[in-house]
Amino acid sequence: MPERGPSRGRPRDIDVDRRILIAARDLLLVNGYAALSIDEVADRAGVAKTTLYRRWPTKDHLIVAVVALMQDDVPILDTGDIRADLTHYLHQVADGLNTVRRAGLPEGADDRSAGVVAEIAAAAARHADLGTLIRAVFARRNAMAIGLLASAVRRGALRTDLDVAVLFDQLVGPLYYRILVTGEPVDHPYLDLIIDGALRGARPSHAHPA
Amino acid sequence: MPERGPSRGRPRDIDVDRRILIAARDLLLVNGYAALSIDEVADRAGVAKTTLYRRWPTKDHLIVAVVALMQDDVPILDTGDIRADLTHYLHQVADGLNTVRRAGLPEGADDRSAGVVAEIAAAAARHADLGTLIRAVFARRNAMAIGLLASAVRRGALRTDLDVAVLFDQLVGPLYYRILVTGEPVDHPYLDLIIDGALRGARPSHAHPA
DNA sequence: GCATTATCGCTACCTGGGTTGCGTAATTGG
DNA sequence: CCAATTACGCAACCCAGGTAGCGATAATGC
Repeated sequence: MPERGPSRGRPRDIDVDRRILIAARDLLLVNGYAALSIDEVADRAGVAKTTLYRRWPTKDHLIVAVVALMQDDVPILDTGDIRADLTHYLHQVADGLNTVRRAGLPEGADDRSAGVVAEIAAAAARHADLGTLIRAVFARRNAMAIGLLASAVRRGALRTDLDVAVLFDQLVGPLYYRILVTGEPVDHPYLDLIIDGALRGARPSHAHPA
Repeated sequence: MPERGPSRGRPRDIDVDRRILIAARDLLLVNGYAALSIDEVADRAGVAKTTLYRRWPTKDHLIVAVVALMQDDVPILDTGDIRADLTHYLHQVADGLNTVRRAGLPEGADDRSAGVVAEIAAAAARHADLGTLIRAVFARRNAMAIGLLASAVRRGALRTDLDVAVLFDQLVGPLYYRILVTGEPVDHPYLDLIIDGALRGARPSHAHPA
């Protein structure tokens, strides 16, 4: 999201932003990160390359903006059944990641590729501002999930001596580990196993397992 | 590791390999991934750029080779105390990652950077062969750690109905999640919390906590 | 109306990853 | 000793990310 200064001088054409982002998204989903060229995006959007660089200082910045727009808000439901709520949440997050992950892969290609997700992580490492931005995008989502855990603790569904932030890491960490490091699939059965593992020791000792 | 064909023709100068790898390592540790240029590596090693590309087809391949050489074997000790063994293992892994992670950062820079680790993950995503290679490098190490868990299950220190692979993911996943995604520090206190969380539900129900 | 400010398109350019072609040096098999 | 084979250095080149300068256009404030 480019910052807008005071409204002096010729205003930016908002349609230009739109066309660039759409062109970039389309090319990213079809070709993946490496094969997406800035010149092609500019061509397709019908703008000059310099116009594009006036808005986003690097290719990384543009791609991150595109991916951020693709991240819909994940609605959290707090039904009171912590296992069901966590399952719903993790399934949503994983589905979103898997979509980005497969970008640029031919239909039916094997699942052992981190696709765009790894490029985003690398971009965040290359540019401090992108790291901040990306973390901000996910912060709300994460805060809501952690709130879910905290609420479960308050009503006695989880042990009171839990560090909910650590518990959260143990829920989502394996997911990113598979996508970014091992390349193994992150499907619903796997997520269920992760939830099992995280919840197993998180129940109060006097609670019944279900 | 370049494959060697039949010993026909002029043999490769092994000293050339050495000099390239050393030059690349030095420049990587000082400048980080992005600021390391192939031309500079070639200059510093005293070889032509083409000689370098005869051995590693891309910059990614060269860097991965360098980092792979930096990964010493982590000796696993199976003392029978699963918590102590896991602690020892995770501390070793995290220390190794943190070294690579800080590559290219000025001394005393904040810890919120994935440094080279994210570039390696991205390289693995870009080139299928590098993905295979990197996973092979870590496979032995991982297999030993999973063996540690399996052995603890066998002697009754951990529940018999555990999926040790999933438990392993829950131990190392948060570590990579922090390094690659959130940028938060991975220090020993954090690792201890992770081990606490993973082990809490993994004990047999009749076992004493220590 | 007019100076100011900022956008936009265009062209030319720099840089670094990666390739090609060629002349030459070093080795093996015969 | 000689042919085949491979390694090496060198120079020229292509491509894509990114920059600089300039003329034209569209808005603001006075």
